[in-house]
Amino acid sequence: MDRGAVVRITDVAALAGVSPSTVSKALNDTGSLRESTRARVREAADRLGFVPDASARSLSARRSFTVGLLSTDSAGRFSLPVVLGAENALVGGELSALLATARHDPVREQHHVRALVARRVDGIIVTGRTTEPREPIKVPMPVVYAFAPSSDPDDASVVPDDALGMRLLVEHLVGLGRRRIAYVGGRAEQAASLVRYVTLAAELAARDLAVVGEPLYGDWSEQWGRRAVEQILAGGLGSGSGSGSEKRDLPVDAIVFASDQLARGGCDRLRERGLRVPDDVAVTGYDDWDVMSLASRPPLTTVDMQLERLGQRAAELLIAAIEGDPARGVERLAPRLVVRASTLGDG
Amino acid sequence: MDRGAVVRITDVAALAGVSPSTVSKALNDTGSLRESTRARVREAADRLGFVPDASARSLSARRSFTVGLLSTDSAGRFSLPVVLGAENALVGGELSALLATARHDPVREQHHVRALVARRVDGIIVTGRTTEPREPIKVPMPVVYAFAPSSDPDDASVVPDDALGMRLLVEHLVGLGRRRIAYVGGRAEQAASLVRYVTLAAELAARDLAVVGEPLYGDWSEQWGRRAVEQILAGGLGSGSGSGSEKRDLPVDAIVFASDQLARGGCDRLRERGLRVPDDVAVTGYDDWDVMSLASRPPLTTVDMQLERLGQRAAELLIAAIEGDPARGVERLAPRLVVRASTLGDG
DNA sequence: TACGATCAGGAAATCGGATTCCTAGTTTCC
DNA sequence: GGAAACTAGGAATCCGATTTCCTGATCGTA
Repeated sequence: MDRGAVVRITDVAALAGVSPSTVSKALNDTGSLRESTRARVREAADRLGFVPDASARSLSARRSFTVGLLSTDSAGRFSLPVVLGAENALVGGELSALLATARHDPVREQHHVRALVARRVDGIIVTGRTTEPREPIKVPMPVVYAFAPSSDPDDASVVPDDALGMRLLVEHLVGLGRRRIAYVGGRAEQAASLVRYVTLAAELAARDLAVVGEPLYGDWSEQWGRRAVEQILAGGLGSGSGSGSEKRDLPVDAIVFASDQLARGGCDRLRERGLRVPDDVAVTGYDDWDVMSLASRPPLTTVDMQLERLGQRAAELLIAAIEGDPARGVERLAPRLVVRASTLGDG
Repeated sequence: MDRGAVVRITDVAALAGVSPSTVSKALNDTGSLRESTRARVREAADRLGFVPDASARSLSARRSFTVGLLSTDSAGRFSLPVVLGAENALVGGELSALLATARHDPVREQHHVRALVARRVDGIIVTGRTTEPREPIKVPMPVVYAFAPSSDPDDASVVPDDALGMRLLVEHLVGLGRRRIAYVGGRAEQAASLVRYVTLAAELAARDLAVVGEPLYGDWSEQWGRRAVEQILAGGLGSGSGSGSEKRDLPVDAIVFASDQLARGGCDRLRERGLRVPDDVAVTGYDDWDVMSLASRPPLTTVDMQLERLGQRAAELLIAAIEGDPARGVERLAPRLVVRASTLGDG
């Protein structure tokens, strides 16, 4: 392209017949200039298509007007919406976003951190793949952790309020008259699996109910969702599966899955066993990942963690910190209950 | 954090007992210095944790060592891997990636383009949501279009080779002895739907075969995949669906779906109709989107467009262009056939 | 009329490195 | 032994915009 065509402030100054400093003042609405002069400069500027050089600007401003988005993950299903939400909010603050994905590699992460420091980013948003707390990074600028909180409670973190999400589900299910509720989690050691179970148990206990059977843990796949359903059904019937009268003996009237993927698998298997969702068994998912929650038959009642908003919130906190008003501690963002046919029938 | 702690080159110079210019030379391996001096400077530098200010560096280098990743899309399923692949390749070239998502809004896109120009990015990679050609952007630096090519054939674009992908599928299916092949596309007006059909038809014709029936177009949902299967089965049987002997009269022995989502829906419906995949009907998808292709029952034979590699390739072309060796025209990246149980049984 | 106050706009310093140009020392070679 | 050829490293300039400081002109008021 027309490489040499970069317009400098002196070019504008020449065209407008003023000095470079006047151009700067005119375009930034500073200093004291006659309005006619400002107008003349502005016209010259956009006649030439002048766009001030950000490097020069940040050199003297001692600010880069850039923030780093450091993703432990390769920006997967969870961190991606967070990153997008953040990027979106940053644009409003006239900030640009430097993308840095570490792909779980500490060496790469370190490299990225150095690069961000070299660029003198005004701040950094760190996201992770899971809600497990992570080691904080050490940098000379404000940092906000999103989705995966910092293990240092003094750092600023924004995480989805999983407990509240589960509370909403319990209220919903119990409100529908469901009483015998089983739980299917993902990987046993992950916070998402555990927190959701613990909250479920506590909320049921508060209503003089209890989780049916032990919590079932496996992985986060649809296949495990299917198998878990079999275990639950088997639990109520002994091993033989006499068809037909199954419904009479159902050990549960609702199953809470820790993710939409699990729930979708669960719905499939329930249907294949001749059971109706939600008439015989209500099902709930978690995440509101549309590819799963909407494609499921029936579509899933689930919890939307509002990850985009979470990223946006992280950006807001970061901007505040950059402007000298840093936050401390973990902020929990309220999720949204999404009711669909897997609990409400065709309603 | 320790805001004031930013180390400048003069600090290093002072500690090492040399001048700033000597520090610069020592750290960049330029100029002529005694090795002992270089060592002394290096030590001082990392004792202080000196990281040169990128703004200052790019101001004098007249290069930002930054490239823009402009995504028309909100970095969705297709553009995301491209973006990640690109970011990954850029890191190798010591370049940072500025993320800019336009979300289909021309105003936002224009805003982002201005911001990228202001930052004097060394180049821009533009990605889109579909493979539809798009309007080029006008900027004074090299641009490479990835996934969605530029409508100007003189621009550099990298796109997946859909025709080759379909050719691989046809070879595979025909090699397995399948002869009566139907096609199910997504949205009728999209290049992905059309190119795949046209290539399928041509490849079959080259083997004295023809696509069974008309190509079926709908949307990209699983639901449409299921419905399409019904249309295909109905086509061979009249309207009444006498169960049991269905297999005798099957109008097809394979269905090529234009996406994994469609194919997964298709598999579900085939199974629900009592047909076995692939014994009765082989099924192929497209995209190798693991959430679909692996979760499908059976797992899908499909085509991996290698979008990460595509992004990587775009980055390579961009880097070459930045270094003065620009490419022209559309480069098609070979996809990879992924064979799974939906055509090969348990093999 | 004169003097201080206000105002418009220019000159120069600054941001932090990179790079070009010099200048003392040190070698080399005749 | 002296001139030419290197060497090591410092001083100064530059990148492009912002910002401070300053000057000349205009205005207001006694």
